[in-house]
Amino acid sequence: MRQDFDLDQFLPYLLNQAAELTSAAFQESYRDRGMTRTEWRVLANLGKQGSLTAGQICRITLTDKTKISRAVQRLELAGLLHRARVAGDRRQESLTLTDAGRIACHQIGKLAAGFDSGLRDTLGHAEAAALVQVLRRLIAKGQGR
Amino acid sequence: MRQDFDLDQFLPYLLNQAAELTSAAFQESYRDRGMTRTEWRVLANLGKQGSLTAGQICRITLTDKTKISRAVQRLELAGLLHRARVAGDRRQESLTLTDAGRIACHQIGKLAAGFDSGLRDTLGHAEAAALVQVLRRLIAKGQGR
DNA sequence: CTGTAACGGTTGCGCTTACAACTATCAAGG
DNA sequence: CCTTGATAGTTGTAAGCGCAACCGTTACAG
Repeated sequence: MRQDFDLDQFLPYLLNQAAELTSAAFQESYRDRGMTRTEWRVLANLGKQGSLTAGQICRITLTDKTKISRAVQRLELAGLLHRARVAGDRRQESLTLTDAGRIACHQIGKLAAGFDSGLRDTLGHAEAAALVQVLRRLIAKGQGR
Repeated sequence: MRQDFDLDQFLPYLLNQAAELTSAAFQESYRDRGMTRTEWRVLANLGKQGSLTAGQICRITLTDKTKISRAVQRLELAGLLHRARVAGDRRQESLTLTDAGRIACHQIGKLAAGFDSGLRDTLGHAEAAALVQVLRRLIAKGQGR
């Protein structure tokens, strides 16, 4: 049956498969901690930035605020981060990793670095760098919604 | 705080964002039909191949079989596909689109073609083609699990 | 001030999902 | 035949998710 478009060339479809496969493979690195992908992303962003509000994490990760809200709840319950009211605006709260959170972030971060360099090896370093550029442009383009 | 790896360079993370953004944007094209992404993928693959078993769709789309099973149930209920027992093996069932299914697939396929060519325009055609190649290699590499 | 709109974050609810256990069927060896 | 093990697909259940509605707070126009 002829089609107007070829599914095997459809970018959202290919992106999804690549993302799903790589994320699922890397998830092996933290699933034994009972951690969700969203929780890992929150952890990683806090590890990188030091401290952020929930809203900032939403904007950075392009994730719905309820998803972040619940991930933060679980991380707090697990003792990996703590909240502090922001002076001057009682609506926001500043999120920071606890010592345990920093340790977890560091450990998973090392695994991530290894995983990523494995991917780059299979792709070739130049192509991996090009891929990063293209993905960034795609993301920047899609931001405006 | 220093990190062993840079989240902004982490491929699974970038792939996820790009995939999420593009898929979410395209989902506008079929969400008013009450269709999920998985259902659309089943529909598109059947539209392309004519007829497939559930297991084949699992392998092609790299999706869990329970997810496919339920998507097929919903599509059948919506009258977009029908099942037929395969002669010679009573375990399998062959899935085929109904007329309504083919029409839906055709309509969404046209939207998909438009959406995809929009993406390729913003990326540049050469880079889009290169992206497809890299994603294919990433997917092929990840298959073996 | 006061009303109104916007913002940050949480909660309720129905639906989807993942994971494991299950049924039914087939294939191969003894 | 009969057993053992693989395969195709479904189902039970607990958990995560998206969406809309919500509360408390802030900004600002009149």
